[in-house]
Amino acid sequence: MACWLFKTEPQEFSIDQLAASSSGPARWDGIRNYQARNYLRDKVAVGDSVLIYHSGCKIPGIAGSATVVRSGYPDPAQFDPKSPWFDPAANPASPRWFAVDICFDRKFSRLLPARNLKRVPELNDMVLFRQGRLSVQPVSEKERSFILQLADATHLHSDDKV
DNA sequence: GCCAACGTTGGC
DNA sequence: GCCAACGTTGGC
Repeated sequence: MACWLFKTEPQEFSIDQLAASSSGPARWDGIRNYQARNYLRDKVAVGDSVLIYHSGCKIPGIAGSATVVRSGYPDPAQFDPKSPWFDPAANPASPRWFAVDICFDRKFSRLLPARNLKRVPELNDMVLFRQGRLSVQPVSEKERSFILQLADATHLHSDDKV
């Protein structure tokens, strides 16, 4: 099982909105970056876990997790002229953009702010900090378990507040 | 194929 | 709102 980090602007789609749709899966669509597209199309698999990252907001950070329930399929929005993600060059015969479906897993009891995570040596190599502007990115197993540990840590030392 | 101009992402 | 980093576009 692989792990991924998906970025979203919470004012557009937040962990709370994902939680509210827990009765059914949510489509992760509108990804218009080729590197991210390649992950969605070729790598993201059913059962993979996803860390939900809030970006472009007051406190950017990891807000919770989800599970992939449907692997890559053509993003319908690329063919919809009314959609903000419409791509006039997209061709149904060879779709350009892909989506996956995810199901809400949990919202962390506290947000894990990126600026704190950045200082954690174990997380220095995260793609999140190595490469900007990538909205779908792989997370190593070590990074994943470390992050979940942080999310569940109940007693933190004052000099250790991540 | 190069590269300048431009657009977008995303932290601050 | 600023700006750095990076991706995309388009002329040549």
